[in-house]
Amino acid sequence: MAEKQSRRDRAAPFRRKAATRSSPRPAIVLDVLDGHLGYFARRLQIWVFQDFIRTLERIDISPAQYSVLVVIGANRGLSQAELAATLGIERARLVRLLHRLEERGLVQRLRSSADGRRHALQLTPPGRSALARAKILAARHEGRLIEKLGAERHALLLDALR
Amino acid sequence: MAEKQSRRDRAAPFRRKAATRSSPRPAIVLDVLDGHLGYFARRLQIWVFQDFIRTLERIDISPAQYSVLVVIGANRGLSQAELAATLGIERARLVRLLHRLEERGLVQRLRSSADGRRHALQLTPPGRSALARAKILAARHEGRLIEKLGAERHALLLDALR
DNA sequence: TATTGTTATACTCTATAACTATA
DNA sequence: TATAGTTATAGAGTATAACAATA
Repeated sequence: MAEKQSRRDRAAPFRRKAATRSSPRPAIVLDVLDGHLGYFARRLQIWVFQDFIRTLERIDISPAQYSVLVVIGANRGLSQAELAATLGIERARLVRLLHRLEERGLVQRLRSSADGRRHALQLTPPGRSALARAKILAARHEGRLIEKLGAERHALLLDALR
Repeated sequence: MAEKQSRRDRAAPFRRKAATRSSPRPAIVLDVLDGHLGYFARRLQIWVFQDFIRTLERIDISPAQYSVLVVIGANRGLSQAELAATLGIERARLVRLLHRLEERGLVQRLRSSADGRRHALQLTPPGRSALARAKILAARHEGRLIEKLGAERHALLLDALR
């Protein structure tokens, strides 16, 4: 309550500087956030996803849909539970995700005769060609990341995260 | 449709192996996902946030709330627009976020007399002590990350991401 | 009993658009 | 006219719980 008087000689000079300096941002300090891996992981994830989304929106494939198509494509016949566990997606969410991909004719759910509870997942022919197109765009996106991060840092991050 | 007959000799052996092997997971391959930085950034972010959330849930502070409190605490008087830009949060979302923190008596929004449109943000005394407690817990969380990742990899990641 | 897929619910987050009051 | 804060809305993601069919 006692600080009410001193507040305005803080924000105002920052904004005046912003107009005359090369950096448009005021000098805001992150404090302890600068030591938190989670903070930077989130920022990186958002930054990368934004480029990915923009790159694949022309074929209407989201990051989650892409990961689902890739894993089904490389592991034909796997179950929804296995797919969910592999990608760290909730089983319940995967249901709707697959529903839409099935409606679009990209994925098939086949009853497993060995275990009546399971669905064996596989791509349809259109699903395979959609995935092929998606992979090309995704590779272009990854190339852009390499450009912006530098090849060494990109490789270093990928290696450290794996 | 022609693949219906061959699907079961794919998933079934995986599951049988899972019971006898040391690894409980079937050998599912990630394919091109293994080369995508975004995929690993997302997995890292989820993994880190889960530990962070569990660590700070006892004081009912979410990751987003924590980052807001930290930045306000270190930049008293900044505006909502500045805060939103700094953290990469939507201005619209920040409104509700601050609303809750204000209701809990942790944050104050003061009208800037220099610019009637802006709110000068600052922590209340309870807000400052809540932040102090949160920082202690957050440091404990970060220590756990360092334990699990190894100090070198943690430092390397932090450095590469900054 | 346990597991697979499913439905339902609630809450958070993201992305917009539009409104108000101030500048 | 532009900006700061706000409200509203729609969609995605997350976290649960409960259910039917099957094991």
